Amino acid sequence: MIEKLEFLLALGRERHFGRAAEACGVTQPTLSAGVKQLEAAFGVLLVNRGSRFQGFTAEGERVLDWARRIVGDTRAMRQEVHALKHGLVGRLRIAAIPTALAMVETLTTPYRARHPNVQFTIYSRTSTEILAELENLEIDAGLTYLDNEPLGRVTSVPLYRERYRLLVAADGPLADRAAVTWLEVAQVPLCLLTPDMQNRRIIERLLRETGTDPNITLESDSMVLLYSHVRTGRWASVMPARLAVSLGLTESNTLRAIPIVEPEASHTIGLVAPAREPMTPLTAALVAEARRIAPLLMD
Amino acid sequence: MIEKLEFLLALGRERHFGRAAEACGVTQPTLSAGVKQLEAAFGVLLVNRGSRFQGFTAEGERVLDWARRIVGDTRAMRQEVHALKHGLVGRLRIAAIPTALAMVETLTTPYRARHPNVQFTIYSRTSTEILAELENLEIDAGLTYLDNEPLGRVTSVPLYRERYRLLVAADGPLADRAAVTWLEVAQVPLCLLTPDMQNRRIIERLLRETGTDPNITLESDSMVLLYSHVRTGRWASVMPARLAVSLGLTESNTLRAIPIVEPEASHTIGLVAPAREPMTPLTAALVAEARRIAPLLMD
DNA sequence: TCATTTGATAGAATTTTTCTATCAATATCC
DNA sequence: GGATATTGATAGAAAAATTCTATCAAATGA
Repeated sequence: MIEKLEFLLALGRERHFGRAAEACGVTQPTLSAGVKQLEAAFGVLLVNRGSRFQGFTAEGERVLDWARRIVGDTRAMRQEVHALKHGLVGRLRIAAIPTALAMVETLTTPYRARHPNVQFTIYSRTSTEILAELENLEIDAGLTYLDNEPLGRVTSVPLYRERYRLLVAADGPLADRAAVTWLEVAQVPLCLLTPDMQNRRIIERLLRETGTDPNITLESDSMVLLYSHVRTGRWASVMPARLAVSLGLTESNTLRAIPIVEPEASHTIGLVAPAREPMTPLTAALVAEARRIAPLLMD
Repeated sequence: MIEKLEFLLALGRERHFGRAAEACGVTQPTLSAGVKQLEAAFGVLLVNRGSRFQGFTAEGERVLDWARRIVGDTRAMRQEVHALKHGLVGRLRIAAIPTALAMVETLTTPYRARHPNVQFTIYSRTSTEILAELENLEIDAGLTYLDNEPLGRVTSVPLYRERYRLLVAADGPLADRAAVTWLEVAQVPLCLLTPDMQNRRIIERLLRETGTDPNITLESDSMVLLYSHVRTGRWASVMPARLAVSLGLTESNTLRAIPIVEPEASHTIGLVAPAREPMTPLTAALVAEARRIAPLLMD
């Protein structure tokens, strides 16, 4: 029964019988039969079919919702019993928005010191992807904006506030300023993340609110790419202050990281985890770690 | 998997492999094998054995806790999907303390008017039994004291306050009084519930607090027995006011129902249901009904 | 001591699950 | 428009699991 619910979960993720089957490690007929059995057990069609997957019926959506909960609880149960015997062991899957990736270390390092047998997989994701994958049990926790879009059913722990700096060449325009306004920033050609990233949308909104049309010369979904460009001192960018610091950009001789004021914009970044009580032991320990370090990061 | 968890649940209830198997509708070797499989899957012993059932291990208790949740959610899922197709159908299992049994009707009657296809099973139970059976998913809801003993993980809806009346023969002592004190009540020979009932303990505490030794001439765990005795007018009793009214005792020519004051004692009675979100549709509808009628009953 | 209770075990029968192979229907591409 | 690819259903065989009956050994208790 629980395995059938996992089939349904996979089908919801992949929206494709074949790929869902592969994800579950069974053949496609097995998965098809499993879904059929669920439908027979409930006496209701769960999936709209027509030579291919066409989404779930209303009943299917409800069952999917329950399946998430039941499968999640089952995994948590297994993990908890395992932890009772072997201590905290396993793999924690965390997704973070690109600008928060460099901050993941502040969580994982003390976590690992406490629980040396836990392994990590960290994904770079957009904020909306994080919430979707949290729902689907594809990740255990996320690091994302807490105060912008609706979060849904999650536990959240505020970690720090994202404030913005203009990164420019030490010999470039504005380089001698102690602070700059968003209006001034809007005049400079910038390297930013692509528009599917919330960080980009936040910065772009701030720039547009000055009434001007910003010049986004280069955009990418990869922080490494932005980093390598900015580091040359030949490209300018707007980055969260903390990120610039942890990338070492503020110590560069060729760069200046100038606080941007007017308006002094900031957004809260925090840890999000499924709002299930009790959580899996691995996730609970991560949330505990977050609550522990939050006072050191928040101002 | 889920069926194995049901085995474990039954074993927790019955504390006996054979009876648990019977309760699950399987043979004893099947249930034994099921539990063994769970133990193998977790790699941990769940049950302390020694020629007979000797309770659960620490890990077993944790798994039992999860099993309650997972099995409960699975049932809720089935019920919800069924309700989507056929409307609210099924059987609602409610337990009530004896003194609240007569009040069950105020819930079931409007419920049935709204959902004519729902059937009911009502059990008479002590308050502690109600909480235990709620935990074990043996009942869907209970009607019991809300403000005395700790309730545990439940949703509760206060319904009414229990106040006490002395029932005496119209030609007996105290019969002409508009109100009596507990001290006066303590002088009268009484018929009460047995001491395993919280109502008896409450009344006995109130009587003892007067400093005297009450005379409990007759006790029974059956309200019908108390009712038949009291109705003759030859026996006295202390009963919740509402109960006396709904049994018609206050309209009797041979009886007087006299408010007891000093102290004016009262205890809240309410509906309790498992604190699971979301609840099964049947239970959710019952809680909704309770919230609807509560304002009409509470003062 | 002897009968009873309790749960484990063995072996057979049955049911369920899963796989491979194939098909029909639709979508896509040239 | 017709060839090709994709998608999910279906049939039948093989494999795995579940469940039953029958029996046993240990512990209990009268």
